[in-house]
Amino acid sequence: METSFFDQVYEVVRLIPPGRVTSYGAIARYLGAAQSSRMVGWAMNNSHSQPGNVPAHRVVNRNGLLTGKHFFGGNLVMQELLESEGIVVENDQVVNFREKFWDPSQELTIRD
DNA sequence: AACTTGACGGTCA
DNA sequence: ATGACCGCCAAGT
Repeated sequence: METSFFDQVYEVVRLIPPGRVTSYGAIARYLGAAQSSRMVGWAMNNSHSQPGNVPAHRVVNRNGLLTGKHFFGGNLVMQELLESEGIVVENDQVVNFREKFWDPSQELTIRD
Protein backbone atom coordinates (compact mmCIF):
# COMPACT_ATOMS: atom_id res chain seq x y z
CA MET A 1 0.00 0.00 0.00
CA GLU A 2 1.16 3.47 -0.73
CA THR A 3 -0.37 4.87 2.44
CA SER A 4 -0.92 8.16 0.75
CA PHE A 5 -1.56 11.28 2.71
CA PHE A 6 -5.16 11.11 1.66
CA ASP A 7 -5.60 7.53 2.81
CA GLN A 8 -4.25 8.40 6.22
CA VAL A 9 -6.67 11.27 6.44
CA TYR A 10 -9.61 8.97 5.79
CA GLU A 11 -8.34 6.56 8.40
CA VAL A 12 -8.09 9.23 11.06
CA VAL A 13 -11.47 10.69 10.18
CA ARG A 14 -13.05 7.26 10.60
CA LEU A 15 -11.54 7.12 14.08
CA ILE A 16 -13.38 10.23 15.15
CA PRO A 17 -15.88 9.06 17.78
CA PRO A 18 -19.53 10.11 17.50
CA GLY A 19 -20.36 13.30 19.28
CA ARG A 20 -16.88 14.64 18.67
CA VAL A 21 -15.38 16.86 16.05
CA THR A 22 -11.90 17.70 14.90
CA SER A 23 -10.25 20.21 12.63
CA TYR A 24 -8.46 19.80 9.34
CA GLY A 25 -5.34 21.23 10.88
CA ALA A 26 -5.46 18.74 13.75
CA ILE A 27 -5.55 15.84 11.34
CA ALA A 28 -2.86 17.35 9.17
CA ARG A 29 -0.70 17.95 12.21
CA TYR A 30 -1.20 14.39 13.36
CA LEU A 31 0.02 13.23 9.98
CA GLY A 32 2.94 15.59 10.25
CA ALA A 33 1.72 18.07 7.68
CA ALA A 34 0.21 20.87 9.69
CA GLN A 35 0.66 23.26 6.83
CA SER A 36 -1.15 20.93 4.50
CA SER A 37 -4.47 21.35 6.23
CA ARG A 38 -5.96 22.27 2.88
CA MET A 39 -5.04 18.83 1.60
CA VAL A 40 -7.17 17.33 4.34
CA GLY A 41 -10.17 19.17 3.01
CA TRP A 42 -9.24 18.12 -0.48
CA ALA A 43 -9.03 14.53 0.71
CA MET A 44 -12.52 14.90 2.11
CA ASN A 45 -13.60 15.92 -1.32
CA ASN A 46 -12.36 12.58 -2.57
CA SER A 47 -13.79 10.83 0.49
CA HIS A 48 -17.02 10.29 -1.36
CA SER A 49 -14.98 8.07 -3.65
CA GLN A 50 -13.59 6.06 -0.77
CA PRO A 51 -15.02 2.74 0.45
CA GLY A 52 -16.76 2.62 3.79
CA ASN A 53 -18.16 5.69 5.41
CA VAL A 54 -16.00 8.69 6.11
CA PRO A 55 -17.68 10.91 8.72
CA ALA A 56 -16.45 14.08 7.12
CA HIS A 57 -19.24 15.92 8.91
CA ARG A 58 -17.19 15.55 12.07
CA VAL A 59 -14.42 17.56 10.53
CA VAL A 60 -14.66 21.31 10.76
CA ASN A 61 -12.19 24.12 10.50
CA ARG A 62 -10.26 25.48 13.45
CA ASN A 63 -13.10 27.92 14.17
CA GLY A 64 -15.50 25.05 14.64
CA LEU A 65 -17.27 26.37 11.60
CA LEU A 66 -19.03 23.93 9.30
CA THR A 67 -17.10 25.06 6.28
CA GLY A 68 -17.83 21.86 4.37
CA LYS A 69 -21.56 21.80 4.97
CA HIS A 70 -21.96 23.01 1.45
CA PHE A 71 -20.46 19.77 0.18
CA PHE A 72 -22.98 17.52 1.87
CA GLY A 73 -25.58 18.16 -0.74
CA GLY A 74 -27.39 20.58 1.50
CA ASN A 75 -26.86 23.47 3.82
CA LEU A 76 -28.30 21.80 6.90
CA VAL A 77 -27.34 18.19 6.23
CA MET A 78 -24.01 18.43 8.02
CA GLN A 79 -25.58 20.29 10.92
CA GLU A 80 -28.32 17.71 11.22
CA LEU A 81 -25.75 14.92 11.32
CA LEU A 82 -23.77 16.63 14.06
CA GLU A 83 -26.84 17.45 16.13
CA SER A 84 -27.93 13.86 15.69
CA GLU A 85 -24.76 12.88 17.51
CA GLY A 86 -25.35 15.28 20.34
CA ILE A 87 -23.34 18.17 18.99
CA VAL A 88 -24.96 21.56 19.22
CA VAL A 89 -24.57 23.65 16.14
CA GLU A 90 -25.58 27.26 15.98
CA ASN A 91 -25.06 29.67 13.14
CA ASP A 92 -23.08 26.98 11.30
CA GLN A 93 -20.71 26.89 14.23
CA VAL A 94 -20.13 24.12 16.78
CA VAL A 95 -21.10 25.21 20.26
CA ASN A 96 -18.59 24.30 22.93
CA PHE A 97 -16.27 23.37 20.12
CA ARG A 98 -13.38 23.14 22.54
CA GLU A 99 -15.24 20.50 24.54
CA LYS A 100 -16.26 18.57 21.49
CA PHE A 101 -12.84 18.90 19.92
CA TRP A 102 -11.16 15.57 19.34
CA ASP A 103 -7.46 15.90 18.67
CA PRO A 104 -5.96 12.71 17.16
CA SER A 105 -2.51 13.72 18.35
CA GLN A 106 -3.93 13.89 21.85
CA GLU A 107 -6.50 11.10 21.89
CA LEU A 108 -4.58 8.59 19.82
CA THR A 109 -1.44 9.33 21.80
CA ILE A 110 1.70 9.25 19.76
CA ARG A 111 3.91 7.83 22.49
CA ASP A 112 6.60 5.56 21.08
C1' DA B 1 2.22 21.53 -20.10
C1' DA B 2 0.95 25.68 -17.23
C1' DC B 3 -1.99 28.25 -14.28
C1' DT B 4 -5.72 28.56 -10.89
C1' DT B 5 -8.41 26.92 -7.31
C1' DG B 6 -9.27 24.57 -3.01
C1' DA B 7 -13.73 21.53 3.02
C1' DC B 8 -7.19 25.49 6.16
C1' DG B 9 -4.02 27.50 9.30
C1' DG B 10 -0.45 30.30 10.96
C1' DT B 11 2.15 34.38 10.79
C1' DC B 12 2.92 39.22 9.53
C1' DA B 13 1.43 44.11 9.00
C1' DA C 1 -8.84 42.74 16.69
C1' DT C 2 -8.99 42.70 11.49
C1' DG C 3 -6.96 41.98 6.94
C1' DA C 4 -3.68 40.02 3.78
C1' DC C 5 -0.14 36.68 2.34
C1' DC C 6 2.30 32.35 2.22
C1' DG C 7 2.73 27.33 2.40
C1' DC C 8 1.44 22.74 1.26
C1' DC C 9 0.07 19.23 -2.72
C1' DA C 10 -3.35 17.57 -5.85
C1' DA C 11 -6.83 18.02 -9.29
C1' DG C 12 -9.48 20.65 -12.58
C1' DT C 13 -9.48 23.63 -16.58
